Amino acid sequence: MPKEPSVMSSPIKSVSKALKIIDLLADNKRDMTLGEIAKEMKIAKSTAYGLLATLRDFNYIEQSPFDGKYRLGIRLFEVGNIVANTWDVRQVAAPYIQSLVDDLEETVHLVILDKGEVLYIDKRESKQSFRIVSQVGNRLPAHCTGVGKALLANLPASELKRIIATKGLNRYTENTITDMKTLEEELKKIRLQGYSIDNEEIMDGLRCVAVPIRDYSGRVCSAISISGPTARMVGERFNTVIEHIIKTGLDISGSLGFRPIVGRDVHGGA
Amino acid sequence: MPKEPSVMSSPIKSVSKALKIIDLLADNKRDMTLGEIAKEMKIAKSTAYGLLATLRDFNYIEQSPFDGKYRLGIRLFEVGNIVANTWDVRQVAAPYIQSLVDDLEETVHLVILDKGEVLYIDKRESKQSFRIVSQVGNRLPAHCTGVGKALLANLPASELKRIIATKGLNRYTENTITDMKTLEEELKKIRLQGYSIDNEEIMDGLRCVAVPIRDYSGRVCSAISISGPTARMVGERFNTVIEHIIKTGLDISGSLGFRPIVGRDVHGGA
DNA sequence: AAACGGCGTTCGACATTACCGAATGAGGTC
DNA sequence: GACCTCATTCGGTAATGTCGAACGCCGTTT
Repeated sequence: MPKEPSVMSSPIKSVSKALKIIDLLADNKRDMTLGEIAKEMKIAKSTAYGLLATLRDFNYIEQSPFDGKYRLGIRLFEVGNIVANTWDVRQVAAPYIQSLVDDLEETVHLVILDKGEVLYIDKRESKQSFRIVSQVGNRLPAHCTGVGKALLANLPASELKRIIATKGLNRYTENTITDMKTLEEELKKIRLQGYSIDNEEIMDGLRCVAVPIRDYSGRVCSAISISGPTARMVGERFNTVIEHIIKTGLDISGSLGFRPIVGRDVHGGA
Repeated sequence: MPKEPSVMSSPIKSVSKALKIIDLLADNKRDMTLGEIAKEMKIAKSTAYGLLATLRDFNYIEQSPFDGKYRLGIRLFEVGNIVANTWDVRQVAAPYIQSLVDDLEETVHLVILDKGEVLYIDKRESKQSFRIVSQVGNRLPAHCTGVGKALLANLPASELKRIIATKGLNRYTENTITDMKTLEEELKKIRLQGYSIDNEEIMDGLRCVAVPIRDYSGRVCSAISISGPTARMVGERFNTVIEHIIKTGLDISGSLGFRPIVGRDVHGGA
């Protein structure tokens, strides 16, 4: 078992710099010249060159044969997919997500909670979808998304406090929940009804319904949501959407080995 | 413009080691202890510890809170997706691929050629699909896959020679093409008919049809294929499959801005 | 046409720092 | 309770990552 890594043993500087270069290219999302990189990193050009040459040898970075600019390499895609494929919830959920999209013609997302934020790990778009804010691999705050609230609702109170203390409750729209008391009531309601609703809390005109997914041990490991323009997420159709996603959530949890038992929460699960 | 990087400028050793650790964890596809990693890398445990601590700080590596073992981190998934989203062929092709799967109920792949191999960058499975060898992010040889041959067929002869010289023509099944002369004839035929067939050349019982995708400049940038058990890929249905994929290939190329012009190859395209 | 600026790349010298081996303490197992 | 093995820490030393300067190349400016 790992000790608490005291404070900071000895981060190897050259490795840190190399990883920072990757982060830099990932953030800017465009090709950069050696000079730009060196300047942004505040290191000598020759130093940056050595780092880039090494990263290039491993295909973590590639260089345009035309203008010599540097960009992220193909190996990152490969390794990223290896990571993605270790989450079996992704494999298991895929066909269910497809069915949801087929049935309801709205966009469906699969997410996990990582470091207090919602991380999108899969998505399937409907043909009639308008532009949605999310993309696989992206992050969004938890307190103002349907999936985020579904995940927060199943966290120990201490963990919830810690996350909100770190991340805050930023406002995105009129409807965003920005105080802790309201959020706690909302999460209680979500626990009772088993699903959560994002009513234009992160983006005007966007409504979502989300449910948590549980693994074999009963732990909430992820969540799915259906997102659509508010115009299509009302009335009888909205009820249909809610029914569908609740059923799908239970199906996926079941596929992961979750067996709901009356009173399991009393005994603490697993 | 980049010079030919002489032979080996100065690979920064600590960075190389760090990246090798990632490769190691990616290859083994399982959690590893610090000791295992140090032994495999032939470095002192304390050295491996420093490298791992640095990688962990950047979330390229994470450590199990239970047994202290190390595994690939979430940041690799994030960065990998950034890379994936820079290939616009992926975005553009997605709905067309979905339509193909809906219409034909077979598995569809999207691939690019990288370093002489076929790299799978997207896939959509049909419900009735049996176990296919591919996974997004994986590589397969070019000479024995439908997509591979479609891509090879559109390469300059020198490039083709170089690839085969490096990679060879390994046999996987009875039908695998293993000599250069036969391959060249096959590629010529593919150029003429505009599509390629993999007739159980990499896996017994698996048949594929593939077509190249061209971007706005006329360059072949990727390929798509339909794969299915030979039993379902025969007779009239097989003809339907071929018609469908040819049309889809042209549609995707068109979406990327490709405008076929009579005699464009004479004038050099663009 | 000649001078300039910016590009990626190379080189040598210095001093930082990454490396190793040994030691520690915690968790299991016999 | 002795004996593993694990992750983690520490200090000395030699290796090496870093910098600045210089090179050759290209496109634009003068």
